[in-house]
Amino acid sequence: MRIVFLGTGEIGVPSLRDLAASAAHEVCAVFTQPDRPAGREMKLRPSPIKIVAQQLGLPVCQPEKIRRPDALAELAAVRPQLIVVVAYGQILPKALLDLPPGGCLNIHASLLPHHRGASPINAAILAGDHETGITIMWMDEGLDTGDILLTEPTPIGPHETAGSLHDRLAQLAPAVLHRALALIETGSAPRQKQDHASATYAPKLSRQDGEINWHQSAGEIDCRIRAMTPWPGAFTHLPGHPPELLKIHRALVAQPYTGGAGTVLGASAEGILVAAETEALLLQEVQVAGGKRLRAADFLRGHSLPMGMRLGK
RNA sequence: CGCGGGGUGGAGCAGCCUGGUAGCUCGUCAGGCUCAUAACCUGAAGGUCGUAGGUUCAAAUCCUACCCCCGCAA
Repeated sequence: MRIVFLGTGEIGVPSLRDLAASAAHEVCAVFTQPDRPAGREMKLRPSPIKIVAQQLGLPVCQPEKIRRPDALAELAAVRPQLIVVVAYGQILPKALLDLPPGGCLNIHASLLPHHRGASPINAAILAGDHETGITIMWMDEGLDTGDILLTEPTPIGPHETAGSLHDRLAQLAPAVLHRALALIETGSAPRQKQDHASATYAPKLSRQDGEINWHQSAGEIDCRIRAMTPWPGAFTHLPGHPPELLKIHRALVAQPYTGGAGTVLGASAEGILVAAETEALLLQEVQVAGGKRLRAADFLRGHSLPMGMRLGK
């Protein structure tokens, strides 16, 4: 099949590579977001998808707005039978969805209808889900509301972070897409309506989503830390003038302890024990602004966290 | 020229503003105490203070350039 690939984020890279390597299909163009200022110098950076597409020698288009007529015309000129979309980052207009005779497929990193939207991976961990997965869906005009073609579940481990889950789902996606395309070619691809009543939404994350509320249970806080790692990162406040941000990279739920929420209960080479609303959290890897991430033992050599100190605001 | 923090014995930090003996916690080594110890006591080794220039009687500290690390922003 002649396929046009729309994608921007890292998560689509394995799928693009797989499609390009497939003898059964031809990736006739790759659409991705324009180069954006990013990184410490705010220099223009190509998207991960663009980098790979160029390595593979695929034609790349980077329209500022895909909904504009010239961009649509460019896409129409390629005459795709099917469009595959993964983390593209722009709303697709109906005119585009109607363009390919085979339709538009979207690869979404959750088990729809759960966690529709921009941050499904983080949302699944934050919610404490034990399972998530990849959904291949027939796109419609709504936000991740299209009919489901295929799903592939995967368990969420107890120590899973958004980063590790992202990478696993990225690796999982190509095989699912492969099966979906095979079903389409044999004319036996299903269209299962979503149960819209049980839909949940995962809005784009902001820096503030990483702030720890010590009045939650240790388990909830642990989910937040893992959901926000590596981005935007979970943090709390160290008392001082001015208060300093303490980023938390890794923690464990510990046995029940008494103490006001956010109180430092102890510090050792094992970690920094902090009381939550119920139970406590052992912070194992932390980082202050300007510093590197440090294991608790290293951090404590240069910073004192006396028992009774109150973290957070 | 997007904004900001940082580079000081093996690790993590203080000292810099207000130039004048290299400091703290930990680790390492030796000895001591102890039934014993990751505990405690005593002592020792280990640093051209990121690099290169400049100012000065004197620079970790002030000035300039560069390298590297990190946070914001995406």
